[in-house]
Amino acid sequence: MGTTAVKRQSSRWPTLRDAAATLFAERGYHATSMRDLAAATAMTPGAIYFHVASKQALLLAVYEEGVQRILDRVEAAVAVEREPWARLEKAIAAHLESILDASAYARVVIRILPTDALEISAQLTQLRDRYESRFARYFSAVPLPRDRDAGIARRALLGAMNWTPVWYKEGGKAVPTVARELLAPLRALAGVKPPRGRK
Amino acid sequence: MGTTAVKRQSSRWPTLRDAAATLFAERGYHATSMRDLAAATAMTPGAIYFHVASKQALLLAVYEEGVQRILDRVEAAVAVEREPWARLEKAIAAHLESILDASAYARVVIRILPTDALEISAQLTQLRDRYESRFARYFSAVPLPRDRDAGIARRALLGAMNWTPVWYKEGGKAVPTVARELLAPLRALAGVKPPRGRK
Amino acid sequence: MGTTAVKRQSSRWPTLRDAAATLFAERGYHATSMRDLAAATAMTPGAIYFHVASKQALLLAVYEEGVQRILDRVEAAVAVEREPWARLEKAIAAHLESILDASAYARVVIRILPTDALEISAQLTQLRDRYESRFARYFSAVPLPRDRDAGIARRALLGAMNWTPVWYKEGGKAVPTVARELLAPLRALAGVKPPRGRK
Amino acid sequence: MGTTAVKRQSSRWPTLRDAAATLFAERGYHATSMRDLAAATAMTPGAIYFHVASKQALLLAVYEEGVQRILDRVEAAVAVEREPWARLEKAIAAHLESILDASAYARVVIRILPTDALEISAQLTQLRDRYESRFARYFSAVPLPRDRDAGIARRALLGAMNWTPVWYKEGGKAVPTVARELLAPLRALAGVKPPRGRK
DNA sequence: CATGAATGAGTTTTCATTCAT
DNA sequence: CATGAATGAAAACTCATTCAT
Repeated sequence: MGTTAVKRQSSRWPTLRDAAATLFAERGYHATSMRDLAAATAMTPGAIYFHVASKQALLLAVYEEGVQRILDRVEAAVAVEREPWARLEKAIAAHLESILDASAYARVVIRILPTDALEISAQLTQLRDRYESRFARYFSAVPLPRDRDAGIARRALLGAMNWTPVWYKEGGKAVPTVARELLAPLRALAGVKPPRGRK
Repeated sequence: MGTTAVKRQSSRWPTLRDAAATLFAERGYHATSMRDLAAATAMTPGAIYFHVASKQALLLAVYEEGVQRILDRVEAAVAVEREPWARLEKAIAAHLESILDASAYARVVIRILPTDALEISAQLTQLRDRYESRFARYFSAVPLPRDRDAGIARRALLGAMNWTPVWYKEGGKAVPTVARELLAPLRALAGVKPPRGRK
Repeated sequence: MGTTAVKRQSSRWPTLRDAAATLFAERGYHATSMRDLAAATAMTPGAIYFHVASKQALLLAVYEEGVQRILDRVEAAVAVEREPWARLEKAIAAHLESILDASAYARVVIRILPTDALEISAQLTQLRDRYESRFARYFSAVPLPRDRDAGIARRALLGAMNWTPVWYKEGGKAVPTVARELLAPLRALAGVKPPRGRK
Repeated sequence: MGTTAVKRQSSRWPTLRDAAATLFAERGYHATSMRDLAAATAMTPGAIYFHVASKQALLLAVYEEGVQRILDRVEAAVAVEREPWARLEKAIAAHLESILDASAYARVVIRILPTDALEISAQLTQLRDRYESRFARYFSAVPLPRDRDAGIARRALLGAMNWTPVWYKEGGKAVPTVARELLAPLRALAGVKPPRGRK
């Protein structure tokens, strides 16, 4: 368990990927040029291509990391919970934290559409699906009235979650509170009262 | 009904604006070139500049029209309804119809972010707000429990609505049904039963 | 039959194609940059792309014209001749004149290999074949001893012809004389005496 | 036969030169990048520069080796022959074997023009001439009719030989047979019958 | 000997825009 | 109204080469 193993990882690749995540999330894929990326990382444009083969490959790497980060966070948050509603709420909160915090990776997954990079759109779609199917698992564990359309409800919740970067301001309501509020209508629909305690 | 009124408006401006709406909605702003637009309208690139001063101005025009179309549709749908829940449901359905039908104008408003065109981002934001504030009016007319955050609920609903282009397939559930499903959780939250009748 | 018809042909395209022929023939395809071409035609690099879609397309256009010019010249030269040996000699002379004169088009066809532009290599090969099959027609009309391999003889002659740009100096022997010299060994092989008269 | 002599020459220089020969012959000089070379030899681009000072120097080395290999082969083939026609035929066959076999060195000499690398073009030309003058020696030993131009005949033969890589397919006629066919017309010109025996 | 990393000038190509006709 | 032609800047990417370690 020494600290030595990681050492010789060329230090600029994480920096580059981070910068790409930030710029892609802020400006979008097409509005971010390789020059912008170079400037943001104090590299020459050519040097970028030592670390990554193309702009599309860079997007793919960011996307992969973004999905992984959401998944990791959600899984960690959900680990201790047995009760379906509480588990779903934790998953929502973890998802929101992923897409609202400073690290832009998760935001890229939401903002950049697979069609933005045609040659890798299939892979991007697959990555998106990888997360959504996990989310669907947590969602389907909560019981909804049979005369409601659970598929629509699930997508509505996802849409509500993914819209938060548009309006959420830091310093506002705490993220777990937002998660609870997003879930409250569904709880009502199922006839479940939200628990009392904060967080 | 003389011949004079209609005469000079025969130009290709509507064609151009339509094509811009379609391409901006499908590919995004930056991924659509003026040449693409020219090809789609059988014009030369130069001819476009007779009708519009710049690409940004074109986006602005599409955006304006997009917002206007949603507003018109929503207002028309809402006109006959007095009851707040029914009115909100009608508004939602009209909004969904706007962003899901073939005309791409409304979809542009949802897909293209104000930051995609920095010099007109303020105007784009203002246009978005123009619609959202109207929507907020209908939303605030329905009574929600005081311990819930109505602002979050409203944005959640908007997010759920704007996410529909991602997943909605033609030939699936009818749009008004989707609207009802989107609203059902909130109705439950307020302790209101959805009405029986179809549509 | 007026002179008017040709007029509005944008005057820069022939210039561009000529320059491409010259530079491709002199330096090769890869060693000629679009900038070189721009400089040689007093255009901006961008302007080139108004006339042609890509560097490969430009090569293809030059190749086509090159093959066409050889074919035209050869056909014209051969038109009046009935006698097979005389006809073949005329064809050789016309071919040599094509690849040795100032216009570089024909030289491009000899110098640039189809593999130099992978995406159009099939088309380039086809163009080459178009000429070679014509040449084969004139060649096969002359009777060679049955114990010799006519296929090898034909390719040897073609190789000998296409090698001339490597060594031929202007001011040396006249081109028709070179043609006669190239053909002399084959005539001898067939037991035919070359005709007396000059040219 | 001590251990010292062979020691230090174990390096990857021959591998590198071989790879350069192959790639230069197949794709051409400009179409082959130092990275291609690195990939083909499992070296890093930097490592190449330990063995060779520049791409041009590498070409020069390949060229030198190419000419040397043809010369060696031709000389060996010619050694036992006294009779001029037989000697020339052996020289042709050896030349053809050089440029048609798997080792690409000789093919580089034919394919790459001195003008492809301006700074060493004089040296490349000199190397070419070194072989051609040797060939000229064997050629001039055969007696041709005085009214024919021997210079043209020699270059025609060389052109015919150097064109073979364009059309020769393995599994076709044996190389010595091709050599005999190439020489047959000249023999006829001189009034000489080719010998009967195979090879 | 070799490599990982970088450089800087170069490549082909695209873009929004302009303008004489 | 429209077009053919062009511009100049910028795009993504490649290249031969260098160098600290």
